[in-house]
Amino acid sequence: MSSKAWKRQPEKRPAQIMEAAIRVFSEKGFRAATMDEVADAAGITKGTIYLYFESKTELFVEAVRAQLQEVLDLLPSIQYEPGADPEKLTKELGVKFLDVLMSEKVAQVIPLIIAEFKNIPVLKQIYFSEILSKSDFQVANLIEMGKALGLVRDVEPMIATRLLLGSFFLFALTQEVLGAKEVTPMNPGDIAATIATVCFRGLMKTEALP
Amino acid sequence: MSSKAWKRQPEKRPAQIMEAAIRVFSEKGFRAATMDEVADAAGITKGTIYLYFESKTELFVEAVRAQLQEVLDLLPSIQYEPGADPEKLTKELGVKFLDVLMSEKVAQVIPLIIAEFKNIPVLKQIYFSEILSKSDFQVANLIEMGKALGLVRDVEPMIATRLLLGSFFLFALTQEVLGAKEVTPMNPGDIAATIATVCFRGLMKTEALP
Amino acid sequence: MSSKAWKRQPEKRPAQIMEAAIRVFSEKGFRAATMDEVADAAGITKGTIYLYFESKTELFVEAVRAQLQEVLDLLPSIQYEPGADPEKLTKELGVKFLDVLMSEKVAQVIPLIIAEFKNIPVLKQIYFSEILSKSDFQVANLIEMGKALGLVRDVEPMIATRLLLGSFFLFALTQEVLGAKEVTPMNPGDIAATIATVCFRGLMKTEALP
Amino acid sequence: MSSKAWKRQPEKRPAQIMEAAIRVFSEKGFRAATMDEVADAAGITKGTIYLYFESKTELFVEAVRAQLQEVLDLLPSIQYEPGADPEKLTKELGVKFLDVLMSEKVAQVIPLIIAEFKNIPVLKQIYFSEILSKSDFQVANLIEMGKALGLVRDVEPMIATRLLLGSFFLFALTQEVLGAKEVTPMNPGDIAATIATVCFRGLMKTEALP
DNA sequence: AATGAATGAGAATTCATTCAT
DNA sequence: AATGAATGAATTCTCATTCAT
Repeated sequence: MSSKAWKRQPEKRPAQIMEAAIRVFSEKGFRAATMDEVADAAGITKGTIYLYFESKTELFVEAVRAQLQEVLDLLPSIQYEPGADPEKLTKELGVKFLDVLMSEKVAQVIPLIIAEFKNIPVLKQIYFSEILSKSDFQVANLIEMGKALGLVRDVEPMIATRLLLGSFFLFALTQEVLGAKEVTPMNPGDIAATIATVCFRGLMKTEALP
Repeated sequence: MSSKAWKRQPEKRPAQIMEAAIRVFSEKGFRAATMDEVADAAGITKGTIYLYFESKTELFVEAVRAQLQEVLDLLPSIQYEPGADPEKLTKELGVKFLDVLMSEKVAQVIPLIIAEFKNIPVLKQIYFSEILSKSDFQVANLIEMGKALGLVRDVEPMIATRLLLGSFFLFALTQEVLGAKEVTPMNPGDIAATIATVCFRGLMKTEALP
Repeated sequence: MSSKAWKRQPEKRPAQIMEAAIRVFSEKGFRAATMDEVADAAGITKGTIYLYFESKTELFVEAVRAQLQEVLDLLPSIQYEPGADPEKLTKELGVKFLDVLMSEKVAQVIPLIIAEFKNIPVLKQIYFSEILSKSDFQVANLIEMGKALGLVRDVEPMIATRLLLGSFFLFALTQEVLGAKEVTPMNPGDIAATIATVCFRGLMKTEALP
Repeated sequence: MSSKAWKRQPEKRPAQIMEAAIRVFSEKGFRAATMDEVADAAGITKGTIYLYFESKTELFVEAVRAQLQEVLDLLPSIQYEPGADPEKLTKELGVKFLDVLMSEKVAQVIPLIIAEFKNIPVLKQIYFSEILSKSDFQVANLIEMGKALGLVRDVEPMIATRLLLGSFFLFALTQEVLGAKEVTPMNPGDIAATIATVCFRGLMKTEALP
């Protein structure tokens, strides 16, 4: 993939095309969108796209990968400074998470990935390597530790992790992608607070909390 | 060859076609799947499909609607018998929920809906009327009541509801649709237990529990 | 053709079907019309048509032939009773001709014949045998005679005939088929009178008339 | 094979395609002709046609319109130079008219127009605006004037006009389109002469002529 | 005789991809 | 590097015809 990096350097064309691609693909869906539409959106012509991307599918994968990377880069790193109030920390972290996850960039890319998951195998790799492993395992470790210290209830760490992290994703999907926000509008701050309260209190042993 | 081997089956045809359609659509995606493939899968010819469905899109919508209905019909109704242990009840209910949600039928239909959500407006209606309104509002009421009785923490009922119900959906999506079960296999019983524990303890006030 | 006469006797189905066919074909055109539409118009089902007609084309030809025959049967025979005023006779005959030619039956069948003339060779035979030879040659003879008697100007008989007879057809085509009557409405009586005047005076030597 | 033998010819393509279209449509009929056949006839591929025409129907209409325009441009303008012998003038004009009307271009386009008259509404507009109004009304005016001057018999001007102009069309239709020329061959010069004689003498008052 | 379910060969149209300019 | 004309394979939908009932 990065073997073509030089090819794409000459200008900022690739980025320009990938942005347009995400916009168009997300609007129409990968299959329904045409290369002409992408070219139009990028302000160039169809042929030019093929100077930078081998095929529609490659363009799709690269565009998704780039967009995803942008999002992941924005996510706050999970760190605990000793001495801080863990519940307060959790809430603050939650808000930051949600801010990123409930953005348009995420709403654009999620359905694209889900839709083409079976047809474009690379997406699976991306999901596994970029999303699953970069977050789930870290958090699972934390919970494991908490359990060992007697602070956390007896739960399956991976499951609790998925529940915790996935909750943010869940609201991004329902509210933004599926448009539930039109029927049941929700304040991101409230969402974060609720997730934090429920998951935090749900995970921590009662005695361990003030 | 088998050109004259057909039988008249006007009664069964629509169901037969819709089943094949879901299978093929879910395998290839709505756009990528061809009517020929659907016909093959149904053991009939292309033309026959058009005797029962006006267009590929109509077939898609009807097939999705039917499949969704089947799933919804399987979901256990949420009832509490007075006197029962609420935590135990929650767990049992959770297992039943997960059994249905982590089934192939759901894994098939979810990506289809998400993928075509923007292109086929009816899907939005289906989501709103069949899914959102049939579950979320009921549970939100319960939580509201619990809050009024001082049993439930101070959370936003709609958000807590989404978190509670959506959690099941979340695992269905990640494990079954996105295939995370290959990397992080999870036992449905454990998932249900974890959700129940975390959400139950996370929602209920500590003093209210034994 | 009449070899199938027995087949069609059992009922009046063939006539019923042919009438419907002309209606539908004339409305939509031969190619654009479907057998389903014809069947609907006839109040029966598609399959039944094939009990009486081998194919769509055969139905078309037979229906056209029948309709044409009906029209031709209505045309007045051209006869002169000795002693009658020839100009008056011409006008009377002209009106009768026009009444038939400017009817719906003719307006229906003309475009059908013209449209499919090249694709369905039998139509050429029908035109030659049913239309050309049954009228043109008779009238041409008359004119030839008139010329020999010194009553008629020096014109080519076949051409004059075509001009005379064709004039009626011309108005049928332009007014009824092409819809010119909406822009330039014309009274059939006036048309007949004009044709009669012009052609009569144009053909007859001046000295021969009062 | 010749897959890579194409040349860019954006300027000539539309005309090239329309010519091929008229040829194929006229040979097979609009509905029966396929876009593949048109493409073949034009020496290009199907897809290319759609770069220049939105649909088969649009191609048809434009091709007919162009062909019709070509024909109309060839028709001599009707002018009388004072002092000229009107009967001689009429005949000369008639020959020129017939030369154009009895050409292949006309024979090709007439059945197409008539056949699709009901299905393609634009054809009606073309007929009314390009044919009816561009000729009939002018000539009708002349006749009206002649009547006022006492030179022309008492006829309905619009009808006489249609008769006069339509006669040429009539022969074009019967001889060329319907192929009557195979049975009753006619010399265009004779046709023109006959029409001229009959219509001229038939319209003009006897006393007004030498 | 009549039905209408089923067939399957097409046809119009679209669009990713190529390549001469 | 960029263009956009040209390609042609693929796809949806149609409909004349057949034939089990």
